[in-house]
Amino acid sequence: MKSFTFQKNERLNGQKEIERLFKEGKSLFKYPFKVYFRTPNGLPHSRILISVSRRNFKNAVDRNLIKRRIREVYRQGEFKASAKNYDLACVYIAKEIVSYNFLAEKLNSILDRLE
RNA sequence: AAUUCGGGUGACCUUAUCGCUCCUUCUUUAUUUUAUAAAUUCUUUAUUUAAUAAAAAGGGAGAGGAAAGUCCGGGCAACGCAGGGCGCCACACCAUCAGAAACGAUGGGAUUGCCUAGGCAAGCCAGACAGUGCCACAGAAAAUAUACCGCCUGCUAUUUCUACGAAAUUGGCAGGUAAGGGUGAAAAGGCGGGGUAAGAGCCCACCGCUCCAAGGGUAACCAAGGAGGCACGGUAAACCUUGUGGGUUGCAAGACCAAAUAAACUGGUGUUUUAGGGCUGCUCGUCCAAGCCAGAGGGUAGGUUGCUAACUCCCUAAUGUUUUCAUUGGGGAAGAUAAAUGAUAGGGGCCUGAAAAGGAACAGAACCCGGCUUAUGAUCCCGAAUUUCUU
Repeated sequence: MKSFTFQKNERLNGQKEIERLFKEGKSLFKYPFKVYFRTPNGLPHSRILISVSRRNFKNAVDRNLIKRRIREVYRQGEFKASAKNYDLACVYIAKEIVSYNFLAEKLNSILDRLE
C-alpha cells in the first residue's frame, strides 16, 4: 500500500544536518532545480528540504506557492515510497512560477537519476 | 449618459481525491503510578486508579484588511535605578472630541503653492535684536555694504571759436551718486511724482514694513484707526537657545529540562602486576599525582514553556434608552517553528466577448493589542472635473 503522507520526520531540519548536507553532499542540476543529496542518512527513510530564494521571488505568497507545489510533487512521487535513505535539498532556481505538471515531470526525472 | 480622478464599501461559492498543524472523544499498546488480592519472599502476577507517549478511527477549528512597512504608543519580560547635575534623543499654531497612551480624529488660524478668485492642495507652522558660523558658481560688491560700466561736479591736458572768456571732444586726477546696465536663488523697501549738478525716504501719495491699538474671536489669530521715513537678506534639515517629554534592550526577551565532548572541581582507586615525583642513598611508610571509575555543577546541540489571554472584535439575550448607544449574562475568534493553514481535477456565480475563449487585484500570521503610512481588480455608494445628448 503506497503512502502519500508527509510527516514531520520526513523533513530535513536542524542547522547541523543542513550544513553537513551542503558541505559534504553532491549536487545535480537540471532546470528548474538544483538538488543536493547525501546518502545514507542513518534513517529508514529519506528527508527533504525545499528552498526558494527570496532574491528571485520578492513576495512570500509566491514562495509559499512554489514550495507547496514542490512538496506535493515529492509527496505523491515514486521516490518517497522507495525505501531509500537520502538527505535531499531541493533549491528552486528559476525566476518565474511554473505549472504543477511541469514541476512534476522535471523533479521526478531528477529523482530517477539518483538511483 | 459616458470617461477620468478622489473618498468609502468590498475581499467569490462549491464537489471529489490526496495531504498538513492544533484541539477533542474513544480504542489498543508501552512506561510510570494508586489501591486490592494471590503466590512467593521483599519481588512477581492479576485486577484497578491516574498520568505521559505512540498508533488506528470519529468529530471540530485553521491567514489579512491591510497579516506588509516597522513609523508611533501600550501590555509583557530581563537588566538598571537614594537624590541631583551634565550630556544624548524625540517633539513644538489653536480649540474640541475619543482614548490606557501616542506623532489619533474633526474643525479652525497663519504660511506657501495653484488656478476658474474664493476655493483647492501641502506640511521640518517655537526662536534669526541671546550668541557663533556659513552663503558654491557668477558678479565690482554676499552683510560693519560696495563704485566694474554708467551718470554728475571740480581741476588739468587737448581741440575749436566771435579768444584774459565760452563751448565741445578725448584722456588723467580728485570727489559725488544705488536712478540705469550687467551677475545671481537673493543686491539693502516697491512704484509714480516732486526735487537735484546727478542722485538718494531728501520730500509727498499709494502699497509694504515696524510700533501702538478700538473692536471681533474660547483660543490660535484677525483688525478699523493712529504713529514712525524705514532700523529689517537667507540659513535653526549649521551649531545653538527656549519649552515639554523620555531608564536600556526586545519573545532570537525571559523561565525550565538537558545528550555528547573538553577543561576545572568532589569522592573512590592509584595493587605483590600499573606511569611518575617529594620526604631520602636503599627498603617500608606516608604525601602528591598521571590514568581509570563514579558524581555534582554550570551549560552547548536539542527539547519544553513563554503562546494566545484581553483595555480588542463578532454573534446572541436581558435591562435602561429617541434609532444610536450604555451595562450585564452566554457563546465564538489560527498558534506554526528551515515555519501548518494546501495541491490537483471539475462545476457554479461575476466581468469582457456574437461565440470560442479569456480574466479576477494587493498580498501570507511569527508574543499580543491600539493608531498611522503604503499597496489594492470587479460590484455598489458619495463627491469633483471634462465631453456628448435632451429640455
